[in-house]
Amino acid sequence: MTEGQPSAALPTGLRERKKRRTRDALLVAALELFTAHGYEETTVDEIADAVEVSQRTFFRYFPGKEAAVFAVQDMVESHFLSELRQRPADEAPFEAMRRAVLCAWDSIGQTVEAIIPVELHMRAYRMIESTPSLLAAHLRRGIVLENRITELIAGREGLDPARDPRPRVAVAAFSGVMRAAGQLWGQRGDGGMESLRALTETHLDALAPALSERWRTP
Amino acid sequence: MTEGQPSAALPTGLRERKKRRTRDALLVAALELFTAHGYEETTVDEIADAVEVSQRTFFRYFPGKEAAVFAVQDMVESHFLSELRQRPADEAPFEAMRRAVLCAWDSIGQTVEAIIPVELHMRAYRMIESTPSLLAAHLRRGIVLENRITELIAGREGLDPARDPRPRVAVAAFSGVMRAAGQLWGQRGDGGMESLRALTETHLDALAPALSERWRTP
DNA sequence: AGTCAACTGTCAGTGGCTGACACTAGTCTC
DNA sequence: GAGACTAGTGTCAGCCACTGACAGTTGACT
Repeated sequence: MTEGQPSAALPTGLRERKKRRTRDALLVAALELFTAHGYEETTVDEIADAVEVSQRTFFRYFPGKEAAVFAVQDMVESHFLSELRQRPADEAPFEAMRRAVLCAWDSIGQTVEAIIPVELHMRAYRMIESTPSLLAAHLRRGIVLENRITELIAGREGLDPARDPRPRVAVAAFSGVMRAAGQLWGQRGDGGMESLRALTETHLDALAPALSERWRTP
Repeated sequence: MTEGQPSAALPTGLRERKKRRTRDALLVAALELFTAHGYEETTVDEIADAVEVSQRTFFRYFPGKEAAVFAVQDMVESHFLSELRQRPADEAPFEAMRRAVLCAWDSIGQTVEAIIPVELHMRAYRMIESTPSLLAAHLRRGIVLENRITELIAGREGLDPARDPRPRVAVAAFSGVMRAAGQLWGQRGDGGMESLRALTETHLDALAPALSERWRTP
């Protein structure tokens, strides 16, 4: 069920350890090949060959080619969610979301590094943004996440998201802005985590003022 | 180039007319089959058979199975864009977008009906929202549209979207909220265009107040 | 009427993905 | 420690979306 995290708990037996190794190997090989030659250009056979397993085995670890790309993303997201759950109840919803992302980024580093180099993950993220089919999948995953956030926020505030549009609307706006920042970061080839963080803060800050007023003569 | 609109101008020769007929036939057959048996469950062969052409021909009219689903969406979007371009320059950006959607919906009806029954189009929209792979494609298309809107809005206001985050942010928020409304409309099985319209207005109105303030005791 | 070009069908092939079945290798029991 | 059990794997066969190449047909234009 918790298939998102590729190797969270310690392995018990030899069998488990072997499984974890193959999975991690497949994951790294896939990302390496994807980022080197392109996602569409890389075949599942090539990934399987690189790890010396059969193609069928790849599909036993990952439901599809796509899933390998988003395995790490899964970890980051669940990190964000738990961070959001821990936010003090008296914070305004938008502020809570804003702080949760930033805190999540502060604390995720090592966990990711245990499985793949962070630098590879960042290359992977840029690939997602620039590969149409992956971008599509990324966005759909975003929606699923949005829905979970909406539930969370509505719960915090004691509202029914089916009746009151505000949780949904706030989350949608938040996610939209986050995505815009991510896109921009991906387009500018430069920059590491710090620049992404700065960009995110700028964008989130710009939202409220941008909505109601006219912008002429900034 | 303007391949989005399936039969905009009048057909000149017999050849043109024939082409248009096959294309429209493929489009209707595809949507009919998709909405009846499900998108994933319908094969391209079945669509081609229904129109009595070869599978290869289908792929000559549509770059992929997906494209058939979004052919009508393409029309609606370009309608929205031209509506937005016509908005008076003194309207605030967010307001201009809001009015452009509503005006576009007022005037699109007949154009769509010329090709497929509106009712079929609405079934198709619900299918998109409830079919993961289509939702993904839908969202990616949304991004492309967002980028074009951003250009437009930035142009209106005489800003460079690469320097000033406000156009991007406002459009992202707008699109996010629009999508949330669409999703909700799709989930509630009921309702036609009017209920979608009402839902959209409610959601857009809720945005600005939802951001900065606390919501307890509404 | 005849040439040209557009449109279409057929065929063969690739790549993602799945079910079925047999085989190998940890694991657990006695 | 040997044998039974079963999770994990490889192999094979097949479906479906999609593509390139080639040949046949049918509007269009002189």
